[in-house]
Amino acid sequence: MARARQTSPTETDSDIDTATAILDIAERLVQRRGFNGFSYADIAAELGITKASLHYHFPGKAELGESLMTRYASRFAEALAEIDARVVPAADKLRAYCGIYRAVLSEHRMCLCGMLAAEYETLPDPMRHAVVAFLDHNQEWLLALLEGGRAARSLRFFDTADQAARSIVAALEGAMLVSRPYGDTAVLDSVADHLVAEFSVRARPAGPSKSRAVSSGT
Amino acid sequence: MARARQTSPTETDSDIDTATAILDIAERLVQRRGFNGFSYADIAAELGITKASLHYHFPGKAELGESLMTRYASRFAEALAEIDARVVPAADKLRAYCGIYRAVLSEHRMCLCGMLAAEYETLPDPMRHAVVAFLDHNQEWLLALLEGGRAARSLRFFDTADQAARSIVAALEGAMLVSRPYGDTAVLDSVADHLVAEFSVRARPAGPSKSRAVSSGT
DNA sequence: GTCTATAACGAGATAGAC
DNA sequence: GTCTATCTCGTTATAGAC
Repeated sequence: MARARQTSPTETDSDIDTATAILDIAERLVQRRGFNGFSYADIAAELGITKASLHYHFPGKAELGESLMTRYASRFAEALAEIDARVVPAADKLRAYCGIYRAVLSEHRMCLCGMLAAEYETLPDPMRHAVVAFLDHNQEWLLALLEGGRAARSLRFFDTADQAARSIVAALEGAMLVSRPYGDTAVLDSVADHLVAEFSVRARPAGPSKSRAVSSGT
Repeated sequence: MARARQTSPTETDSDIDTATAILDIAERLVQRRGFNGFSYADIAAELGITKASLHYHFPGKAELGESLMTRYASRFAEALAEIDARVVPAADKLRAYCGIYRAVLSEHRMCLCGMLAAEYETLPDPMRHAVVAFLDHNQEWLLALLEGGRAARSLRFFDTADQAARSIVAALEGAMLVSRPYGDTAVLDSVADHLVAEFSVRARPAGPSKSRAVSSGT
């Protein structure tokens, strides 16, 4: 979900490594249309090369899909590490975590992993494993966040930390899923506010909150 | 999501109207593999007729998809009406609502509407409208439930009732989405327990709950 | 209502020239 | 690395016989 562009000092934005350009286009197509909703022809047309050339960089669609998940997971891991490095209060980390999802949705994209979770039964095995690994990694990061926040008395929750972590991932993935048909981020914003308020020790408003839209935090 | 089989007294279970049999098979295929993840050939093979015959009942895949959503929405509306007719306490209604989702997931199916929400950008217009209508209808039913529950002091929440209703739909859809790669209902069960506890006025456990698995309620 | 046959197209993929 | 050309297969859809 990380949005940072990897451009080395010696290359301009219009002269990116072809494999990277393919991944960028394919990633957006999968997040918007699903793995079964795009073709090599779509990528080729957008990149201005032929379908045959794509096979030089990625032998088949399955390998392309694997590469997509691998890169996505490592970017996501970087984003989480950055939150750990830059943000101190646990509630703010949770808010920043929600901000990652919001940044993706604001580009009219579903979470790559969430999209592939929907299509799970049709995926080649290596992609399936990558989906589960991604979910596990997120839940582990949230687990550590929740346990740390509880120890510091800045977060609270009534389930086990493990259940709470899974609920947060589920709530955010579902919020993205349900938001997209409406074409805005209203549902996700609402859910993010809700999550932060629910898990924060202090911030329990007496009435409905007027402030909306969690900031990106990254 | 309603599971009730519509079998008239004069026909046996193995002599169903062909159009209905097609819808039954297509529904399961979409819920498991997505609208872009199955073909007329899959239905024909399972039903034992040819692809050409399918076009007699449903001119094209788009029309089949419309019929699927129409039937699904009316079944779901029936299930909600049944909850209203049979269940009195608001917290129990919420639990029964979660039970509908669980019944679907236990058949290794995604919510039809949730699956189509993921594939939203690739859908023909009539199907898109049906997806939004389904979500709206669910949120309206939950809205009435939440406002009634608050008035009766059996439910509580800190957002607006509208935000809370959208959050519940998002949480359950997301829980189904995230559960499927793991092949069990653990995440959904956890989220359902969490939702009922969160919105119930009294049931705030001091520690993590040991009871799991919301009952179907229908 | 269901069939055979086939059209028309798009998908993923390969061979081999440049 | 990228191209042209081609292949094979799957998909949606139609025509017309039974």
